[in-house]
Amino acid sequence: MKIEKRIKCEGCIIKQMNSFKALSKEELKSISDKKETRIIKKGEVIFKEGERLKGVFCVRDGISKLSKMSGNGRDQIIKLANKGEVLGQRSVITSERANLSATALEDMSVCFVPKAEIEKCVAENSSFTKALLNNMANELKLADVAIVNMAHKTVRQRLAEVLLYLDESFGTDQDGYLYLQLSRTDIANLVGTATELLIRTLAVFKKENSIVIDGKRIKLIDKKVLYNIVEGL
Amino acid sequence: MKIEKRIKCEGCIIKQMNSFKALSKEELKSISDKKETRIIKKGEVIFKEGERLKGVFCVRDGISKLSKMSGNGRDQIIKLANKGEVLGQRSVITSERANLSATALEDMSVCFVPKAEIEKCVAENSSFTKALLNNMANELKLADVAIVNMAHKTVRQRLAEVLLYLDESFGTDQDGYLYLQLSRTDIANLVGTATELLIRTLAVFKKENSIVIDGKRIKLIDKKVLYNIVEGL
DNA sequence: ATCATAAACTGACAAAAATCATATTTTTGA
DNA sequence: TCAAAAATATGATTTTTGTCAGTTTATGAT
Repeated sequence: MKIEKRIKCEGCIIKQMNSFKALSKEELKSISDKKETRIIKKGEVIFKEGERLKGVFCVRDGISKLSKMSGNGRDQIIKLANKGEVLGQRSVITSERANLSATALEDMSVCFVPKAEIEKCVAENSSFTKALLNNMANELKLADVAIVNMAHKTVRQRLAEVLLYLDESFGTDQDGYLYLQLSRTDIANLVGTATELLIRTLAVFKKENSIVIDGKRIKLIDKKVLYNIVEGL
Repeated sequence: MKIEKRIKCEGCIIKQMNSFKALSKEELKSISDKKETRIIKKGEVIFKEGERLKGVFCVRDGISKLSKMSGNGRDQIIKLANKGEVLGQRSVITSERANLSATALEDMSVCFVPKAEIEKCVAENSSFTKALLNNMANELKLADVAIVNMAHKTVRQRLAEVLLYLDESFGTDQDGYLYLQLSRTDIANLVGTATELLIRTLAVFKKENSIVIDGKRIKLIDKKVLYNIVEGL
């Protein structure tokens, strides 16, 4: 990771998108002094499951994946994090080892904020703590939904859901193709299935004319049909 | 639900087991004035997915299940809550509708604490908020593990894990049988599979001599083997 | 005790998913 | 530009899981 040092937290727009918006000018200044801005190249690992994190990573730009190894040697992507999200919050707050690995899916620009700064803010600023709490509560809700989906939806349903999610969260390019171009393996790890089955299911969607495939690029043609697939219709 | 009114929060031992331990004597007194102690019979629903909760339920005694319906009409048990746990925290904090349903698996004694009391404590007592945050962070970690397990472990692996979890969390009776006697359907909903497959898999474990079955009563005979099954060996 | 009902179980089969082997295409970098 | 490597794709097969239909067993109310 390359290290830069330029932007000040006080004027950073990214903070509007996360718990940092609850911080005072003084707190932001203090963080700004201690933080390091880093450039992370596509494919680079930001932190690994089991590591002790020395701070959190506030994402200024670029999409990353948060994943966890299963005992069976498969990698499950738990969530995709867009700019604005803060990586490593949970582990830093609880002082536990990281539960997930974070990997850049694009070139990223992140600010590393040392653990001590976060702890100071938690200790002194209760609206920051409340913001963290709300954030965590929301993640928990999503996680519960994911458990149910994994347990009871078919790969076909989950893939339709993932495609709609990618469209919803990261949008499309000028030609209407999904902006985020994942590898087949990454999509499989997001859906929670084997790569082969994922490829076949994508091919089925293509044959059914609900999507168009052009190499890594995927375009959703008939979202209504995809929604119906999610519902099991 | 029958309503009682007796025990004072200040002297209640249950609070040692949850976030309420961070509260001051005055806060506990205030809660004590507003709370209602209720007896909930086995099988009764405490709250349903989608409801707006008017407060949280502090469990004085009895085990409950927290479950969520999948689109396919199956009920997934997300967690089992023992005494000491507080039900409905997430929904009350975020003022969202309940994400899960809570049902008594045994006769229960719970204290209902109105939302306003919780909000007051969150607003005024930052160590309470921090305790909630830690609690939520822990739940999130467990949820992430559950996602991976659902996605990549077989029913055989997950059942072994559930049995060991029931042993670990709720213990056994004098004869060494699991204390918590769930219906086959509840075990299936915990594992995330169909009842028939669950019954068959239990029968396989029995045949392999890792468990003994006597009606609803289940005894773990060879935990080592069960651990190996979890690991896929 | 008896009946009605629900829960537990079994067998046969169908569907979904994983696995293994191999072919083809795309990407990469020397 | 070309060869090697990686990613994508396909076929054949096995394993796992789900479903349906029906039987047996337990349970509770009268």
